[in-house]
Amino acid sequence: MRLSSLADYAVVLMSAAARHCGATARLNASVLAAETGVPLPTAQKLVSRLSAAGLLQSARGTGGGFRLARPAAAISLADIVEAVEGPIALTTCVDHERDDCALDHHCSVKPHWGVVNQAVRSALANVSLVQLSTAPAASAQRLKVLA
Amino acid sequence: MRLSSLADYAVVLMSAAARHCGATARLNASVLAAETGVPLPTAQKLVSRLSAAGLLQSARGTGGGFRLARPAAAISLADIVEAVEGPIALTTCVDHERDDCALDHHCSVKPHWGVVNQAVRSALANVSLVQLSTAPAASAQRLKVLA
DNA sequence: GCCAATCGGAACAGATCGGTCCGATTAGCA
DNA sequence: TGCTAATCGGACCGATCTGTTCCGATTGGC
Repeated sequence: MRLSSLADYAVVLMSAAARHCGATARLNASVLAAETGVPLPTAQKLVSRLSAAGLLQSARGTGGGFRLARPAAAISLADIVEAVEGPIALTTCVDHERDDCALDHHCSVKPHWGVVNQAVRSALANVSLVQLSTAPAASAQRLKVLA
Repeated sequence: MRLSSLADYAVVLMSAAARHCGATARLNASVLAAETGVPLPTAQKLVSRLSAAGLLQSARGTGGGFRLARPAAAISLADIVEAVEGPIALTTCVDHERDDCALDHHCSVKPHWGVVNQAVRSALANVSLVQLSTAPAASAQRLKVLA
């Protein structure tokens, strides 16, 4: 129940990229690393993975760099996490529907995981990059929770 | 964003224990392992951890075993997950408030993690053991989500 | 046509997770 | 009352995965 460090870093990097998105100039990995404090090699790996997932547009060669592929409002926490960690699935039986679960015949709790998984994913999908640059209260309101 | 296998197994074990809770007799680790399909040594490790967390009451010696420490309705998914994996914290900066985060001065996304983390935790806290033994629709209703 | 800067992927150490085993403790029984 | 047997509890070890680092491939500018 813990996000990987890479996913955490990716969110920070994307947030920094979103802040600089006003400038149409591209950002390279070095700038993002220096600004966020993420180690440069790690930042390189992350931006590569983020561009492979379609969240960033990359341009090679001198003067190249990265740019948000979509408006910040159209990029959610869930997108970033899935780009780095793969599909959000609390248990293995959620994504692969195949019954590779070593447990007995019909696991009684299996049907419930889909619901819980969806709830968790929604919690992340409802936070966009723009919210990460605004006051926390805004997202708090949207995420008012299932009490 | 994936639950550890141990946490997954723990949920299955607790669910099985809840089903047998009608019988006041105690359950030992062997019975639970045989019924759920979880490897016995792993089941032993898990029930130990669950009793240490106060979710199970253990009795040693011949004829000993385990029993739910609380009514099934008072035990949630979050309780089980936290018993096995420790506190639910998507990022390290959520539980330890100390700023051991290696990133720069003030991380702009940090204030938001608390909100998201709370939402995720609530998604798990709102599913009790009794719901895991009933139809999935019941929990689906309660978890109707933040669309 | 050459150079320099950048992205992309491949290889290595480290840590955590998962599995296994053996010792400590206690109730039942002779 | 002492022994036996069954069970819990904690310690050890291997394996997988994460996180980091490095070097080669590609591309635009001069």
